[in-house]
Amino acid sequence: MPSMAPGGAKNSNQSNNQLNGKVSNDDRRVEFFARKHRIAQQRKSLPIASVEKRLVEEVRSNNILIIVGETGSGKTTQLPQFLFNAGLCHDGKVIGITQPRRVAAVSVAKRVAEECGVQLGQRVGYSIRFDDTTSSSTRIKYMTDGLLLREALLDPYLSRYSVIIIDEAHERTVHTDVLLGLLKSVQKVRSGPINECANIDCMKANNGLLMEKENDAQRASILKQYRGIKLSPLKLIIMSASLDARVFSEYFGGARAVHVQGRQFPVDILYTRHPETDYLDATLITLFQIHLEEGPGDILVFLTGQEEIESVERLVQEKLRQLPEDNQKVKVLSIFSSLPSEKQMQVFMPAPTGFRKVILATNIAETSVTIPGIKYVIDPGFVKARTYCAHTGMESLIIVPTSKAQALQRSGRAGREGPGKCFRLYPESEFDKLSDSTVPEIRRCNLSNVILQLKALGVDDIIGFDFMEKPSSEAVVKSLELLVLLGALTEEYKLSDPVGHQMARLPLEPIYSKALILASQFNCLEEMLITVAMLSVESVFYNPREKLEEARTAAKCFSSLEGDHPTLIAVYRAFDEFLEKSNLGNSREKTEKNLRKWCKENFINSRALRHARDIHRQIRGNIEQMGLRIVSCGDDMLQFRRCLAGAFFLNAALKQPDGTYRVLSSGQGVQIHPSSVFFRTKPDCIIFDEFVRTTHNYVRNVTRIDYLWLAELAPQYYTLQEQE
DNA sequence: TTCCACTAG
Repeated sequence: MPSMAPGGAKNSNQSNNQLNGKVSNDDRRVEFFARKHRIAQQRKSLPIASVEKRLVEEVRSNNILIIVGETGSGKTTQLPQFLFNAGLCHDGKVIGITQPRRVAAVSVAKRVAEECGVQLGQRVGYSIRFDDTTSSSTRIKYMTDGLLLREALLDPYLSRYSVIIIDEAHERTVHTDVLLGLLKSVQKVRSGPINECANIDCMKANNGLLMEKENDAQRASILKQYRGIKLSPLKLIIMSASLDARVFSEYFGGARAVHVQGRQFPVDILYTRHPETDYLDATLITLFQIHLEEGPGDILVFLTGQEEIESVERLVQEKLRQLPEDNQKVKVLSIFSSLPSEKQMQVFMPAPTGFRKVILATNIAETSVTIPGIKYVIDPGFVKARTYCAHTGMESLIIVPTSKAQALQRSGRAGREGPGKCFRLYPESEFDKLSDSTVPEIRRCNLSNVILQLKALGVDDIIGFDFMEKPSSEAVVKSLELLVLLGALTEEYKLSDPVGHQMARLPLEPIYSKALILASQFNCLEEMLITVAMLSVESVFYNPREKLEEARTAAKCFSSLEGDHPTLIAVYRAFDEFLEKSNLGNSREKTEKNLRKWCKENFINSRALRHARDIHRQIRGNIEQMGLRIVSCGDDMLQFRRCLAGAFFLNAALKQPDGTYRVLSSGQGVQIHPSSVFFRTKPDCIIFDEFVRTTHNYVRNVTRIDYLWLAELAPQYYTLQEQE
């Protein structure tokens, strides 16, 4: 047949090309169309594809819509495309989709750009901290919820957006919760005309967004822009997992909720007959039962932390050695957040032929990463969670039972590629007793940052703000007090000028922002900049159990007799110096390789250090814009330590006769964390970065100070105490 | 004498 001829010719062409190692333009075109076709087919087969028209209609006729989409429905990638095609980006407006995690924002945007056949950053793009791919032509914009919150500081009406989609709303991060409250009032404002009077009345009625300071040039100019202009209405779409739809609908005044089918394979849920007294022991027994009695397929085990993972790993290896050789073909891997990336990557590689993979994971594997090949899930039913005690203002990490939503999320991990099984190591009656969903983060964290942001947005009445779930008033009061003590708020709880405004502008914990502002007066801004960058990331020291001694020796090279803060500066500078040297005359690959080697030799977590460098760069930019002079105190650590004492005065502790410490502000008894340079040699008076309750009450990142500095540098606090 | 789940700006 004639039509066969070109095809035949192409085939021979192709094989020639393969021999030559070249690819012709024709081949590229064929590959391009084949891929396009494949993508179109995949899109069509998604559950959400069949309801496109209905969904678009729902969005058109409802200003707020709750979409309940199960895993694998395609809601995150498809809905924005449907809305774009339906013309919801008229007048150059943008559809914004928020994600709680950076990786999700990036990977989904890439996928959607490909599906649309456009270059990333054109019609489709993403914007996350340190990485913005959007351009003026971007109409579908994926971003983190925290970033949209920051955008609101500059453009309070989010006027660029015609639609905002809050994805994964059921996770209830602090950012999601604040955004929901904000969007609710923005939406009301945008449904009416904007002029000076109406504007202020309307905003007062809606809890805020009131410009309290005309001298804030940037915001004032935005306001001017809007005067007399009728902003187009904002469409709001909340996407959530099924258990929570009702709460969202109620919050938005009985908003309409629609359900989109998911695509998930069935997962058999098995419970134990009786409660287990030792869940680690039960985990081991279940693990080997699956291994010896069930068919092929990898096993995912949910544990609470690094230590637990490491000890289970040892026990599994021990037990394996006791089995007949045929049954020993198990590859045990682990994944948790502080594990270096190279080791994390190993869980994604297929096991050697004939081997079964067993992955010991924290809740990082619940949502953040998806591991292929999982057929069995073991869920002991516990999670390590942060809790906040408003009374003492201290945070702690404790092991608590999971929620029903978490248990469902975990079991779902067994049904991604085929039917699976989930072993819950507790009786079914216990499952019924679990709370439906995890307590929202806003109910269990320090609120000083959230409050500072809201104040900067003009929301004055924090207690009265329309939160979906109100934080406890005790926590609000505690944080307000802290912000007053730091000088961010006046005695009347108004944002102070300029300190409060400056602090709100920095994407840092308020106490770190305060330390930077103070450092410009102490002539040690350069050192403090490095310090807050290092304190803002996970620990830079990596201590694998099997090489503990080596790691300790390596860490000694950096340690300072003054404390952990100067030690962190030393690590950062050593890294920086090495990078500078390595950059000279080396290719990028070579530099990368050198860097990895350097980090490995020094037991340094390179991901954490890179992150610190990114933060350093960003904050440096902010600081320069504020007009603060960045100077170094050189080797004069005295100035630096005094500055630390002036900023962290609430975190000061005195040594007690028995070698423990007492926090001056709260009276809390604490110990120095074993990772500190002062774990053995204990100075009389210290300041610390954070308190954490695990097996003991520990304080981490400790530096030596003089007791007398406190009354001198923080008279607003310490003279008061003496009077009492 | 010994240690932090997970995110985000």
